[in-house]
Amino acid sequence: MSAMSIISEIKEAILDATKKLADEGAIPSAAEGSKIEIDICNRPEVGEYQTNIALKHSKDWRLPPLEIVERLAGALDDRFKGTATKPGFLNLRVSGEVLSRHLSSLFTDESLGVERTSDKRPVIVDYSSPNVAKPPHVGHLRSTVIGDAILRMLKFKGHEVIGDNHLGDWGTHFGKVIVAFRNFADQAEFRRAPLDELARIYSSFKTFAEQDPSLEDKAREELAKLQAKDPENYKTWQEFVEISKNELERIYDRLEVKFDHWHGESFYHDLLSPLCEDYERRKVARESDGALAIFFGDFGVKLPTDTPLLIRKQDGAFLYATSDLAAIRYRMQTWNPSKILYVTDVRQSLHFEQVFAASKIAENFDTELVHVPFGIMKLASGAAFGSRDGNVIKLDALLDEAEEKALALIRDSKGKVAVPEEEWGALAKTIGNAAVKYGDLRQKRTSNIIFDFDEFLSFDGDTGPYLQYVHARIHGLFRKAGLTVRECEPREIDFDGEGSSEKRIIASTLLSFDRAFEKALADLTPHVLCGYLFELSQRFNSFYEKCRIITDDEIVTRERLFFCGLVAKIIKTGLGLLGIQAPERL
RNA sequence: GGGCCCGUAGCUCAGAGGAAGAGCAACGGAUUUCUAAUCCGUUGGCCGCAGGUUCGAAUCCUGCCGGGCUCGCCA
Repeated sequence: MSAMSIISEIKEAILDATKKLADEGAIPSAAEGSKIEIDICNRPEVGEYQTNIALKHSKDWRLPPLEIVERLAGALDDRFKGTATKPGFLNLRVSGEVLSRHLSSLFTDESLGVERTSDKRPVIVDYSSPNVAKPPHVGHLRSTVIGDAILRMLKFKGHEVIGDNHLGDWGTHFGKVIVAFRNFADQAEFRRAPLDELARIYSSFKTFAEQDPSLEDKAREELAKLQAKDPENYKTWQEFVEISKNELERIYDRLEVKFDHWHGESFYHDLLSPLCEDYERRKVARESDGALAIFFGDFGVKLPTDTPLLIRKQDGAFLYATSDLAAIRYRMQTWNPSKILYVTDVRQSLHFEQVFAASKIAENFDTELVHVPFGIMKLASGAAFGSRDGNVIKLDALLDEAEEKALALIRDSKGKVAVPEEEWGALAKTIGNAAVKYGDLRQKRTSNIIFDFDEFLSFDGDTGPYLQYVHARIHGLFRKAGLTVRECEPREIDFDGEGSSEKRIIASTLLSFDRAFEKALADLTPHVLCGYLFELSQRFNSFYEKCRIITDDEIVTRERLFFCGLVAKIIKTGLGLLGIQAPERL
């Protein structure tokens, strides 16, 4: 039995107060529980929480809002002290007993007030999914890092989660890569830095193809041969995929991201032809200009565009949509998931709308298919990333710089660093990762972001290293005090004496972790969690500056360390949900 | 042209019916320290424009202006 959240407790208290007033005839009727909204009060001097109940009911009850607030404040029991502010908010100061009780249950609760899901079926997260045969660049960061955070949040909620890296390892561009490789490759370069060379020749293919369109035909031909498992092309393809996978393994390892499966497009290859035939036989798809396509109008399905979804080209080759449809079928049969999340950039929105609509027409299932789009990353110049125009900043380069910067900072802080020198490298990696991952995750998922090297490498302000710093600082306090977190749980907390306003702010912030988490999960927006953790950290730092934690008074020290312990616990858990480590020493 | 997204402080962006915010930058303070990767303060706003709905609009609706993405044989 999980404890009632403080918000629920407040809601009930207000509901009780309206019932009491209704019985007394002071208001016409009790409020409805569902209509009571409780928010964190943005004016800490008048309380921790606030509600707009009076404004909402003013009309129904035919009473001025401030009058309602006055009556409600009078009817509340002594757990809460209500005050009115214009235009009609009821602000609530919560008693120390209530705050202490909720903090105490937060202290022992590993799920930090979050209720576990009852969903027993797995959720599949399809993320990262880079195209192979090119080096991972910063444009690949978003899907990987956002997908990983979403996956971790789902797990925390209690879902069974399957992470699948749907590699682009079978598309049209392979025809081009093969043609380019045979015509333009520098073998020495290829041996030295294979992915760079493949990216270079792919780029030169585009240039040459502009002059010589026959190259495009050649590429289509080679692709068709590959898809028909021509031995030579297949061998070349295998080699490229192998090289790419090794490189990707290395970078995922660096980012500390793991997948349950790497079912790329090629994994579904043998299912594509039967799928098309099946769709054709069942009249889901029909021939059009030599291609096979699904016309949504045939089924009375209205989409933003009238264009059909092509699943087989004139030349018999299959498309991205085909393997997506095959993947849906495979996942249904293999895992029967309650949901499949596709973490890809926003430009694929229409594609997924079509694919989802097509699978609803063709398949029989109750799985929820969700596109989780993210905004594209652009350079300050306005150009999008892509290997085509050479605007490539390799992911390795970004991580290298972040790591070097962290290492330099560690060296500069001389005696202050609490970590032995042989661990500096590992620490620098952890900090650098935090800067880069948090730098991406803190930005709203759906907005386009401008890639600013310096911003990703910043360790000040709203950054990953700032949060890590707070966490490490707290552990430093425990080390200094010679106490463990466990030893610091107080019987009751003083919310009226010195430092009480800081403690109250931190308490209400700590107690709203579940809200921030639920919002982040419901909207699949890790930036909400980032914002929460940053706010908590800022408030902790203010508290730290204002109130000395370790004092001569053992009781005061333990009580303050109790707050520190909770802050550290939430930051560690929260960073963990973002795929970021929280070292105990920096 | 159709669809979707965006326009908030000098810059980068949160906020999506309830009392305009953060980071960075700038300026001024705090360090024989409990870790200054920090904190405190100041400066900075017709929330793109115009209507409408509402007790209340940055937020919802309509129109307009400006920008981005997308609209069968790429992924």
